[in-house]
Amino acid sequence: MSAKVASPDAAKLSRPEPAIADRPRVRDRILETACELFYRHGIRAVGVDAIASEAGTNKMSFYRSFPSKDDLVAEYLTDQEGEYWKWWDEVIAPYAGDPRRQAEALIESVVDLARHKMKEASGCKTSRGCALGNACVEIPEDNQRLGDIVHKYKNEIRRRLRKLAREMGAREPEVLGDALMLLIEGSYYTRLTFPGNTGPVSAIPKAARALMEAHLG
Amino acid sequence: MSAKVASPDAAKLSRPEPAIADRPRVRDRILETACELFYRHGIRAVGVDAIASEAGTNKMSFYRSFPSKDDLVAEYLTDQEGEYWKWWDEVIAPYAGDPRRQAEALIESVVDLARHKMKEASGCKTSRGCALGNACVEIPEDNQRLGDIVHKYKNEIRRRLRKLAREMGAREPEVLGDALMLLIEGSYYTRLTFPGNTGPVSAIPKAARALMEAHLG
DNA sequence: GTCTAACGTTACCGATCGGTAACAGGTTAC
DNA sequence: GTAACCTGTTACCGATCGGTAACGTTAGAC
Repeated sequence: MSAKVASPDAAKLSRPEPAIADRPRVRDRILETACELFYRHGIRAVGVDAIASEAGTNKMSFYRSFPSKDDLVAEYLTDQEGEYWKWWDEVIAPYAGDPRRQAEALIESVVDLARHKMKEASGCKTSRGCALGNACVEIPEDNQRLGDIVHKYKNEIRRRLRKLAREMGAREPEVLGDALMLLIEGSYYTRLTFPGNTGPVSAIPKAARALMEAHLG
Repeated sequence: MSAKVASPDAAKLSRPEPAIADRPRVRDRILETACELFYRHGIRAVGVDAIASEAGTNKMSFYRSFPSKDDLVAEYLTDQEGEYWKWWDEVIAPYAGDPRRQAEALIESVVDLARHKMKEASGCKTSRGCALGNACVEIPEDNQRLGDIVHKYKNEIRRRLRKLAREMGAREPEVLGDALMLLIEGSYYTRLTFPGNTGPVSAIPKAARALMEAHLG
């Protein structure tokens, strides 16, 4: 997103390393508020100055924790990806061994999240869909570092959905998996335009069920 | 996207108005290159200076044609919307009276456009999906003017697809229309991440067919 | 010929962008 | 104590952002 800067080699050998449990709080506060602001307003719309002051610190302390804004963005993306897989695994877990119910649970949770449930602490009113996908709109095409993060992430979603389709015995697992992915991604995308569940999101459960039955018959 | 500026009331009463056929070319050039740059790199990533010089003119001439960047963005969005409906109607036309084939034609054209066919003149290598949808990521939430353009547009897509579903005699037209919309929007969204047709886009035709058959029986 | 509208050019404005230098206070480990 | 580290603060850098003032040139309309 900007000019490269030589990283100041923060991990000097003289690092004491014992105080690793209760790490400094500034860096965490910055990352947390950055996640909120980036998600809600977009990456390019939020400057490092705004992030720092919103986190209760200043720009200088910001650059002591992050070599550049791009590094913060990279951490934002991987952070959001981690949250996503955590959500995924938690939704999947209760139906281990039943891939079809797992897929249904995922889709039901998607519409639930669209309706109202947002992150616990943050006062985020409306969901804005996929953080990684939205970031892809703003990431310049020559920034392979950030682009690869999103690409790997979306590829993993695709892989998991195809695997789920294969496990439930679909006739064409790749097609069914990709179709489910399109429904989910479409729901993320349209959430930018239609607040809450006023959009086509609510059609997902029936659509997904119809697709599964067609592929299982 | 920026501070509001009083419009200089360009349409003075003394406008001669005869030379309306061969309108000035500067404004058109600016709008055309703006469409390309906005679509390819995002709205926030492209400054008016870059647009003007890429269009073979300069910033001052730009502000003689557009009161502000926001006005240019608004025109960009409505322009892209117009292109979309033009494409839509052209794809629909050959199958008038056969709503199901119309829907199939739309979906086939969607994957065709993802594969290779891009705009005629512009050397745009890869499609980046929906211009209006992508813009929604970058539009600040308090900008009702731009937000409404996208909202109306997406609402019209939804209305047309639901209408198509109703015309083909679907049991639940709203559900089928919304499901088709999710597939299409999902294909637009994932096109940001997967170049060409390497993504789940190619699963659309089979998925759409399965959904239609399920809703028609 | 002259008037006018469209366009190019240069220079500038305040604001903000990402990023840095230098200094001061406070905590903690040893 | 003291040394190392974390943090806050102020001021600054060059670049770019959206937007404007003022002046010149060109070409067509009458």
